[in-house]
Order: sequence, then C-alpha cells, then structure tokens
Amino acid sequence: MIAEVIVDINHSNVDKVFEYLNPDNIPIGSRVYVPFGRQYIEGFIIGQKQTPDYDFEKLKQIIRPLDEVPVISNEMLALMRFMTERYNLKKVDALRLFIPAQMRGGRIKALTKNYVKVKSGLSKGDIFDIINPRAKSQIELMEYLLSCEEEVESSYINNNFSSAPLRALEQKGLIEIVSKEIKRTPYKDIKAKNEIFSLTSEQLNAYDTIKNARDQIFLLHGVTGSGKTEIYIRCINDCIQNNKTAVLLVPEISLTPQVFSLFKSRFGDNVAILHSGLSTGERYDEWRRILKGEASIVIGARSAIFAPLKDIGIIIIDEEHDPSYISENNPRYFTHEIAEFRRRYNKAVMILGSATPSIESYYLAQSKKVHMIEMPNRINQKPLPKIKIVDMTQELRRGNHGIFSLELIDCMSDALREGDQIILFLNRRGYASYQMCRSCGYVVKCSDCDVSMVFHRAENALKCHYCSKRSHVLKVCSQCGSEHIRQGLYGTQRVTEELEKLFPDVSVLRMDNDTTRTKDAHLKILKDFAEHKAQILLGTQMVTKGHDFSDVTLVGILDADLSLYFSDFRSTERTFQLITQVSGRAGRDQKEGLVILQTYSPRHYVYKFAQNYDYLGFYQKEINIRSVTKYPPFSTIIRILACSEIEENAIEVLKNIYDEIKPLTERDRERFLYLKAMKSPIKRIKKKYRVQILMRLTADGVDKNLAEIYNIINKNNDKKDVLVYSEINPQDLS
DNA sequence: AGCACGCCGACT
DNA sequence: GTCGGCGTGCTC
Repeated sequence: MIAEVIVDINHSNVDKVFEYLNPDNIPIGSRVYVPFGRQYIEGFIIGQKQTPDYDFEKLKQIIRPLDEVPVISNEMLALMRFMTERYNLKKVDALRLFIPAQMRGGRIKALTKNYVKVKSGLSKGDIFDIINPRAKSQIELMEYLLSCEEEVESSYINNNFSSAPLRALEQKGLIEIVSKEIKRTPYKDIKAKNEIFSLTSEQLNAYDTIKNARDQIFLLHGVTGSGKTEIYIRCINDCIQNNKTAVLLVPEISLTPQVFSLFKSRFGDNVAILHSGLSTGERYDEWRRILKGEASIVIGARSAIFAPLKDIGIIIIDEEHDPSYISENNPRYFTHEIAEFRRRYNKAVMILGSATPSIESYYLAQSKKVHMIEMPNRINQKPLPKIKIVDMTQELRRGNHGIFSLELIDCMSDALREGDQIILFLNRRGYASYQMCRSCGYVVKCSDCDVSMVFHRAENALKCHYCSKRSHVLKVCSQCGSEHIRQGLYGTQRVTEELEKLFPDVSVLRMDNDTTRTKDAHLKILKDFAEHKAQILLGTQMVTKGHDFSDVTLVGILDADLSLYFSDFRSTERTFQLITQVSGRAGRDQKEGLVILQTYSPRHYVYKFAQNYDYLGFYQKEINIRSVTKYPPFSTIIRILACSEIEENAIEVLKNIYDEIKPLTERDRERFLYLKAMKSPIKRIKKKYRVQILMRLTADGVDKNLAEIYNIINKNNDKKDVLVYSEINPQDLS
C-alpha cells in the first residue's frame, strides 16, 4: 500500500500530501519517521491508496512508526479537514493541536521506574536451597523481599542494601528487575469530600431533560449559583455508565484545584486533566491515559476539546460565553465549532452553560436549533446582590476627581468596619496609561507601530503593547519643550495608591497581569484572599471568575464603561457579561451583597438591564441591533489583512485580492452583505503597514464561497515582502 | 523548514 | 584562480 503522509514541517510549501511506500502497512493515523529530501523527519499518515499519483520510481519508504498505536483517529482526521477548510489552516497546524506538543521530536518519553521482584513460581524452600547459607546479606535481602507483598522500588533497595547481594540473587535467577511505567498524575493527592447534593426541582427538571437526549445541543441558562455543576456531574455520570466518554471545558482561569478535586472525588482516576499549567510530562501521561481509554472523562481548558477520546457521549462548555474559548492565533479556532463538529460526529449531547450566554448561542436557542433550559433561581434562594449605579460625571461636577465616588468610599468604610471583604474590579483595557504633554497634548507613540506607548510604573518605562518596544519616560515634551507632563496614571497601581491614602491600615491584594506572571500566582492570590490575608482584592478581569468568597459583601466596579468605547460590535455584550459575573461575587453566603457600579455614561442601556439582571431584556435589545446592522449571528465576518513595510506593496496585493473577490459578490448579491477595502485601524505594527478587506456574508454565503475566497487569498500570498492573513469572525479588528 | 545548487566579489 | 555571499527551488 501507498501511505499518504503529511510531514511535520510548518511551511506552506510542504502543506500537501507526500506519498510513501508502506510495506508493513502501518495504519492510518500513525506518526511515522520518513526520509524527506536529504533529511529524516516526522510525519503523519492521513490516508492510503493502491496506486500513487507521484512517479512510482521516486517513492521512498517509511522508516518506522513512532508510537505503538495510531495516535490520530479517523474522527480527528475528519476534524483536520474541517479545520483546514474553515480556518484556512495548514494540515500540520491542525494535526499538531491533536497531540501533546512535547511529543514531537521524541523529546518526551514515558517515565519508568525499576522494581525488584521475586521470580514467581518459586517456593520459599526452593529459594533458600539455592542461596548459600553463608551468604548472610543475600538471605537478609531475600527475607526482606519475601516479606513484602509486592515488588519493591529499586531505589529503596539500593539505599538500604548493598549491590553485591542484589546482583548475586539476580544471577541465580531468584529475583528479577522489572521496569514499569509511572504515570505522572497531576493533583493525585487531592482528597475531597464526596458529597452528593440533592437537586432542587429546577435542577431536576434540567437534568431530566438532558438525561434522555441524544444528538442534541442544550443551552443551560442558569443564574450564578443555580447549581449547574451538579447537573454536569450527573450527566457525565450517566454518560460513562453507558460506556461513553465525556468532555468538560472550563475557562482556563477557573481551572482550579477545587474543580479537579470535585471531579476526582466523584470519578477518581477516570478523570484526566488537560491544561497549560501541567508539566509536559504530566500532560503527556494524561493524554496517553485518554488515548488508551484509561480515563474517559476529560476536564480542561479550550484545547482539551482535542482530547483523543473515542465515542464521546457528552461535551459540556461551561461559561460558554467566555472569550478564552476563542483561540486568537496560531492556529485560530473556535472551541464551539470544534465541539459541534465532534458532537455531530459522535451523535453526542452538548451542553452550553452560562449565566450570560453569548448573543449567538442564545439566538440559536431562540430559533430552536438549540434546546433551551432556563434556571432562573439560585439554590439557596438568596437574592442576587443589589447593583447601584453611580454617575461619575456627577462626581466630577461635585469636584471629586478621584477614582472612587463618595458613595463607594462610604460603602467601603462600612464593609471594612464590619470586617467584611471587598472586591474591586478594574477594566484593565481602559486603564492603560499614556503620558501626555499638558501644554500641547503630545502623546508618545511607538516608532514602529501606530499606537501610543503605555506607561509602566514598575519598570518606570514606556512600553508598546504591540511590539514590546521600550522607551524612556518623558521628562520634557519632545514637541514643545514643556515640563508639564501628565503621568497617565491609572491601572491597579494607581488605585492601590489611592486606597492606601483612604484606608491606610487595610491590606490590599492586587491581581493583574503584573502580579500573576508566574504559574499559579493567581491561585495563590485567591487563596490568600480566601484566608483573609487581605480585606480588599483589587484586580482586572481575573477577579470576575471562579471562587466564592463567602465574606465578600461589596463589589466595586470602578469604571464600567471603558469596554463600551471599543469599536467592536461585541463590546456591549462583554460589558453586560462582566457586570453580571463580577456582581455574582458579592454576598454569597449569609450576608447581603452590594455592587457599586461607577460609570460616566449611566444612561447607556446596558446598565439598566445589568442592574436588574435582565438578561432577556438585554438580549432582545442587542439582537435587534445586530439584526438591523447585519452583524453576527446574522452574518459571518471575514477579514483579510495585508501587511508590508512598504505600504504601496501591501495595497497592491490587497487590491488584487479585492478585484478577484468583487465578481463573487456580484453574482451572489444577497449572500454578500458587505465588502470594503480600507486601512486598518492600527495602520502600522512592527514597522509593517496594514491594509484590510472586511466582508460580511450570510451563513450559507460562507458555505458556498469560503473555499474560493481562501483560494484567492492563498494565490496572492506569494510575495516575499507582503504577508496576507485571513480570519473568519475576527474578535479584534485592530 | 532545511538543504543544495547556483551565480558574482575580495582573498591565501 | 578559489572561498563564500544568500537568492531560488525542491522535498514523495
């Protein structure tokens, strides 16, 4: 047979099938070692055929398989094809997602340990007949080994006995040294109480609906604290009872030891965990346990959707609205779309769970493509915390130029006096601080990118967030010579300073990109806060997720608006989600919670709906806007970006692409809703000029035209100095 | 991605 | 005369 091989080289020139002789019939899905040009490299067998397309005389032979068993299933090969077509990826890009990165290049092996074991089939009498009675240490060692029920780790023997008797016994054939694979199981010492909660009638209804389903999607719309997790657990349990496998996806940030321990305590070793915090060894071993069928439940962040499970029965995407389910680059994919592909392939059930579903998902539920389950009540019947909106323009008029409104300060002192805890949420993106000349308004810009540089207090430097270029802080304006430079001081550091002035004795934990650089740093901060090592937790997005702190009674949203000002059509939705989520952090236990929401545009509709926890109202308003403006879910956006250091070259390539796409739109006017070429909002990044085409198509327009559009793009992507990128449903249009 | 082949400048 | 610069082209 001839094997069709994709070589493990990430380059568009070799993104095609190479044919090899496969005399041993190594099966499809195997990783193999093959000769390629003058070198030897790894590859994947993705198909086979009787007769080659390539010149038979020139075919080379596969050297050997790299694993005992194929590592890519037919399902994953089909997924590879789907992904390459949908996202214009190279085949290796997709394949590489399917196996642990460190496995490539043979960099990682199974971890083995040696054990000393008495040979089986020997009686005590036999043994001591063979050992010379004068060999005291041999007898001693043998007696120790016999006293053990099982084989003993070699390292233990080496530490406690000398090597001579060991060797002697081995030579006599009385003992043997066996090597066994050790699984590096993450969080193996987790012990958790295995509580079974009884379900409320609302939970029971939801569970019953899902229990008997097959080949269906559910949107589980449940308020914070409505007990979605318990439903997940029951559904997963049913699924493995039926000998099927299960995937639970959670946002990376909420993958905490608590989550693992909950599932480990219910399902034991049947659970495998996949996320970026694992060591490469751990990840490899967990992955292999899944491949071998030793674990049939996978919990992980978005990439866990590629777990090598067979016969998936249920896929759950918790907090389905979370932006971390969208992989922004190399390679780009949408977890929902991958999950839907695998669900359909396996005729499985999918649950999308959220308190604030994405507009797209809720729309699908409204249009009956997805089955909606509503859970409007909290288990403990506690009301959601009251949200108070504070008009910051009013504060300004009253002469308060600080970050905190008087109302927030009052509430904070009250909470602190009571010994309660406080969470302060700051929208990082909007708090980027620019240095500006007060006299002429000059702002330092990056010399390579068309963006302002951001002031970093910790390093006392200006940094470009697009190319990481650094520059000195301004002392004198380079334009007008003025010394009146405003430090654009915002960010968590500035807030910390102001807090110190207001409440000098209160300790504050800061949680942002700076303080959570290291692995597990954010877990430690959350733990410290839970242990009352600080009374105030101040942070960015990260504080909105995860834990329940029972003593938090006050949540302050310092400046809610900023995410509204981005030109992104999703920014209102994001704002609603953030407010709802962070509000859920207040008043979890006995105490009532309060949320103070500071805004400069208090009349924006999003606040009215968020204040009343009126998701449906918000949805209806928002879906109306999307419908009128023809944005998703009523269209799919395609963006084509051409970059070059020479602007004219980028424009020329983009124009060629535009001229080829234009005729497509003309023959299919009702499916092409929008097509326009323009300069990119950020005109230059890393010295490269950027021009783009934006287009919007109906869903069937994408089905019909996507291949052709990608074809046009790829054809025009052969100039060295111009790079063309394409994205389907881009999240960031800069 | 590598690696070789190939055609033009300054050196023992 | 040659060593070596990196442009271009190929890999089943």
